[in-house]
Amino acid sequence: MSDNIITTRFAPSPTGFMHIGNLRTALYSYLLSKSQGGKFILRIEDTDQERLVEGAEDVIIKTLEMTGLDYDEGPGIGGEHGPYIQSERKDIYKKYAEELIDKGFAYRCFCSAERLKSLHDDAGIGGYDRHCRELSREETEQKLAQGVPYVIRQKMPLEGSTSFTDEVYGYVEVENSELQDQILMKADGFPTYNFCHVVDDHLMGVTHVVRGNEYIISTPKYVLLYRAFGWELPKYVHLPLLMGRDEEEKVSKLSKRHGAVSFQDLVEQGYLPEAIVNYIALLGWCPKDSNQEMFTLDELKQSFSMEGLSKSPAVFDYEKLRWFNSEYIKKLPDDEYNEKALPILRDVCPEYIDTEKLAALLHSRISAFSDIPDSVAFVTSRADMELSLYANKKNKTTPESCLETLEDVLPLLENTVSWDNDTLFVVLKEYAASKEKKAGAVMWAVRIAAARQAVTPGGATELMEVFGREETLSRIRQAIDELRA
RNA sequence: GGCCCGUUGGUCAAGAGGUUAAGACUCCAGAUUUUCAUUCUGGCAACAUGGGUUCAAUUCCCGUACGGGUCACCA
Repeated sequence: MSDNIITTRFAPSPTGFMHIGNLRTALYSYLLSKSQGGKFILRIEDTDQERLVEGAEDVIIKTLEMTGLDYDEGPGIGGEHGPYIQSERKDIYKKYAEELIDKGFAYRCFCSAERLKSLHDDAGIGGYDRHCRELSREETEQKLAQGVPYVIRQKMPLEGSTSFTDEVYGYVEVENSELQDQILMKADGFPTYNFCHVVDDHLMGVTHVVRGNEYIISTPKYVLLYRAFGWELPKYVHLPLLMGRDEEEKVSKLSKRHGAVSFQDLVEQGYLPEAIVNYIALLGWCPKDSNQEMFTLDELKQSFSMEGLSKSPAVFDYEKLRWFNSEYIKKLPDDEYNEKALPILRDVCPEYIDTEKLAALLHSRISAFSDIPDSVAFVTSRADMELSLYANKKNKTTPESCLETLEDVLPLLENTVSWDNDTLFVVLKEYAASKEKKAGAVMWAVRIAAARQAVTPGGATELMEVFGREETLSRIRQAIDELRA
């Protein structure tokens, strides 16, 4: 741990889902070390016994797998600084907490939860009144003997100030009088985040602490802890928060009311992990000397540097994510694309539909796989439609002209044996030529008759091919009936 | 409320003491396309505010406003 290699960590608490802001923190943490050949550690912060969630650790590991953020040390794969799950490190924290007490930087507090609560309620005192800070040795021994439950608190300096220099935000200074005698060890024997992350980061040789901006104001407390132990301070890299916008246009820390905010939600909605990673990489970071926006993980590793980190919060924009996703979908090889698109199509389409051809039409037309059902809804049902749809000014069509076209075209189609796009296209094109009509006018009539909506994923003959012969003819006949009425 | 952080178009975001203040998404218009989408071209749109410092400030400093964060036996 004394080597000069950059070491970062991702230390999520197992909540059961991977918040997208958390994932971005993991990404930056990963990139910071990997851009310089460093080490990346995964540590599970599960010291809150009341909020344990079954299987939560798997979600974290799975997400890192899917996004390609592989770690060098962590649960499952081990490493020289294990264990990597904090609940398995209780003894370590206890030992260091005792050390702090011995050195006079911490003390036992026997105050009951009730007393603390009343302190809080009885206006004025914002926090703990340091009641147990100066308990005599005898008093302490006595309480211990009586088995009074206690916590261990950090003894903050009463005067002066504590500062540090953040890699992103620069010099930050906080008055010590602002600092609470925060709890280091809880009554249940578990440490608090405020304590164990410091111990672990030191023990695990973390050189750069990458985390959200919400920790910046409590960092001086951690600085004091490092000093109390006589440990070397890591570099701090605080990240601007990820924000969301609610219906009232109010911006705040991205949370569930802003929509899908977990990685798995996004994946379920048809977003590709690569697209998600690419997008969030750019929320708070920008490459130097380049306008590049499309990045693979490897490219991010090449380009990443702390200088590109931004200080101001970024609003998560689903619209832009969609754009990234559509780009990634377009780039997807056909087999990978089909693997995702086909099951969805088979699920919603009647069996006479050529789902493979339909999938091909959709490839450049969807922004997320979850778009598919809506975009092919016209295939599964024949919606009510306005006859005015047949009117199109560019092609100079009207319901009347379309009726004429359809009546002419129907027998031609009935006589068409080979039902594929090219043949159908020739048939319609030749018909148009023979009647001296614009090809577009003919196509418009047929397409509207078949699809019953203005915007469709594909041209007239492409859709006819997808529908197949019977369904197409049936739809055209229906259209003629409607137009005659 | 105290403390901390931030403020370039609607969003992401580059930028520098002197620039026509990039680029991307969105939106609009046009071209191509048998429709749509793709693709291409073009367009709309920004330095929160007041005071300094300076020959010159959107860029540096201070204040104000606004926004966010934080004040747990949660992380």
